[in-house]
Amino acid sequence: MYRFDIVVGYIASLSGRSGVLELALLGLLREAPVHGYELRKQLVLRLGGLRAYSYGSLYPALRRLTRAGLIVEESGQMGQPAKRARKVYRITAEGKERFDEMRAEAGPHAWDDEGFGVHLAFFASTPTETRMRILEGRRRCVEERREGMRSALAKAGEQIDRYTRQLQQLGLDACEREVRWLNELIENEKKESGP
Amino acid sequence: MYRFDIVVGYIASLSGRSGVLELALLGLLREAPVHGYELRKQLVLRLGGLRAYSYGSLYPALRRLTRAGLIVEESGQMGQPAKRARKVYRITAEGKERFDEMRAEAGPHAWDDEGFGVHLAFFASTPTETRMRILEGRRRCVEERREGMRSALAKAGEQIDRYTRQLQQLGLDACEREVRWLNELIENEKKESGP
DNA sequence: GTTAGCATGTAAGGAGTTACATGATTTT
DNA sequence: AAAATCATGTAACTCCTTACATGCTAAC
Repeated sequence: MYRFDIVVGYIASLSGRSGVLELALLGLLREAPVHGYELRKQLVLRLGGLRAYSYGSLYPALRRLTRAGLIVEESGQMGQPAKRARKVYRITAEGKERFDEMRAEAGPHAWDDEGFGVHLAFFASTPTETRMRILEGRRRCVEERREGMRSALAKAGEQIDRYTRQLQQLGLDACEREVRWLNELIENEKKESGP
Repeated sequence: MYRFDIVVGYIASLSGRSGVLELALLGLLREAPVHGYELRKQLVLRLGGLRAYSYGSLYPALRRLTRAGLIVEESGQMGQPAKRARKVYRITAEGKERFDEMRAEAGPHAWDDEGFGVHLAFFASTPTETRMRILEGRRRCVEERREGMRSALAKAGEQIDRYTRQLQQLGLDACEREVRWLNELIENEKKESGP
């Protein structure tokens, strides 16, 4: 049925893992086959400089995905596989499946800064239902952070120095802005999917 | 001159380390002796919910600081040291020295989100010179992030989907706000220290 | 021909979390 | 006396970075 080593590799390499990077890589490769170096530049661009990821993370991740059978190495030229030539990766059918699965399962780590950013980058092709769940989860998450900051600020007069207070105020503003933005997005989603 | 084990302990436990948590702990303990559990609550409050730190980080950190001789365990009651009683820690003279040293040396990791937040929390007792260095470093850092986002947004029309673009716009706004705030702080510092 | 940038990869280590285990103290 | 919360601690694990090592390819 299944080759033991592949199954074990799959379980070992991708099940315990939150896999934000893996998700991002699958998402990028779903659009077109790319090589590692280029993938990193795409990540920087598409995640808006929020997150860089070093090559020390990138290449091992590509290897894990390959071992799991989610992507394959499209050896650019036949014949001589030149030791340090670029390796173009292509997503497999299982990779696409897994990508959709990961989006559908989107849980708590899809609403932290990093996970949310990655999920958002592929929103155009995400089902409305999943989009809503992520947006609402993110909103809850940001609202919680906002409340934490508010309560910290409320106790601020006494203990906290004015510099920290101002920084917290900046953070609070940012939270409020994001919540407003999320509210708009969620309203739009409802309008578009509703009637 | 120095006891070998203490010196080794010191080098081993605090030299290779960026030590944001250690800095925060020393800073809090400089104000008053506190026990671990309480320190964590203080961290949440003082860092404005930006950073929580689990006990799995906190207690080992306290142990490292103790081994390095920067803090000491003030066994609350004499006599029976009750297995799981609270341990109140007090900062030592060396601890205070080290705290000032760490602030004075404030380098690149004092201007990332976390490090900056911690340094700011103790700004009231930070020398003007150090304050300026940290504020200007932070400004440079945020300006860089801002430029990264701007250039990502500039290329946005083509590749990036509108959701990500909007998120990047939020991030860009936040950067701009912070830079403006930092500019004000820096101007004030100059006025106060100048004439 | 040598510098700069493209491209891939690995080993070691840093900084933290989670999950667990224990016990003291207060509240219900 | 049970439940909640306070309080301390450890081991295993996760995820990532740094520093290094290698080699290709284009430009000057």
